Amino acid sequence: MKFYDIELDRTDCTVIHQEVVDAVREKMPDDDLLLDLADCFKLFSDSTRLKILYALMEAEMCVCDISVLLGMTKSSVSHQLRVLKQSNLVKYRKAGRVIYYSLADDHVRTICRMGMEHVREDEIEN
Amino acid sequence: MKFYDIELDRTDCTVIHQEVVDAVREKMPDDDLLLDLADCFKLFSDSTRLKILYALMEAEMCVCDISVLLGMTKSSVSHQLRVLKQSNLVKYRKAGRVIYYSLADDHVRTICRMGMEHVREDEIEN
DNA sequence: CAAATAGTTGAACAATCATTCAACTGTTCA
DNA sequence: TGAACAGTTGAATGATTGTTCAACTATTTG
Repeated sequence: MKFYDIELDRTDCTVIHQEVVDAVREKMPDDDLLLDLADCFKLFSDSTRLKILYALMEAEMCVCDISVLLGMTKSSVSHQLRVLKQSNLVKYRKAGRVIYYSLADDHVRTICRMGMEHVREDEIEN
Repeated sequence: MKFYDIELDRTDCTVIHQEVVDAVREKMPDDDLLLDLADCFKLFSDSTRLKILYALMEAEMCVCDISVLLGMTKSSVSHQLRVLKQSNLVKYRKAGRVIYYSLADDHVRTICRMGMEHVREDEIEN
C-alpha cells in the first residue's frame, strides 16, 4: 500500500503516550471556560490596573485622585477603569461632575493576595 | 505675579481629595512588587498556557503528548513551556530524547482555582 | 555511521493592547 | 450664559507577545 502525500498534521509526532493523552483530554475544562479564565487573569496582568485596584482597596477614589496618585493622565486612567468596570471588578457612583470608583466585591482582594503569596515566595527562593 | 508657560504636569487635575491620595499612597505596595505581580498573572493570562497547566495537573507529559492534546505544533508548545519553566511553574526530567514536564508545585492549582471561582460566579450572574 | 525523531531556538509576522492626543460631553458656578 | 473642570471616547502609535517557519542539537536505533 502506498502512502500518499497527504497534508501533514500540525503535530509531526509519534504520540508517545496515547493513554495519557486520552485520560487527560477527558479531564480538561472546556475551551470556552479556559478562555474566560485567561481573560480574567489578563485583567490583573497589567501593573497600571493592579495599582488602581490596590488603591481602591484602601479607599473610594475619583479619577483625578487616581491620576495624581499614579502620575498618569486622566485619559489613560479612564481607559483602564472602563476595562475594570466592564469586567465588574469596580463599580462607581456619580456626584455632580465627580465620579467615585470603588471595588465591586472582595474577589479582587482574594485573587491579588493569592498571586502576591506566590510572588513573595519566589523572592525568598531566589 | 505672572504665570510662566511651564511644562504641564501630566495630571491636569485639581486634586479633589489630597488626604485620601496621601493616605492611599502610604499603603501602596512598591512598584517593583506590583510589576512582579503583574508578570505573575501574565503567565496565566494566555489560554494556551492555561491548557498546558491544566493538562499537567492531571499527568506528567512530554512535549509530543501536549502537542497532540492541544493540536498545536511542538514548536509553539515548546516556546510556552520555556516561559513556564523560566518562571518556575513547571519542572522537567529528561529520559533519553524525551522530556517530561510536570507542575513545579501546588501554586498553580491554587491560583487557577481562585480565578476559576471568579469566572464561574460571573457566569451565574449574567 | 546515517536516518529518524524529540525537542529547542531565533527571526519574522500578525495580533493585541497600553498610552497619547485631541476633541468631545456634562456639570458647576460666577 | 459662558468659563472651567471632571471625565469619556476614538483614532493613532508604539511596544509586547503568541505563533509560524526553518534550521538546528541531541539521542536512539538499524
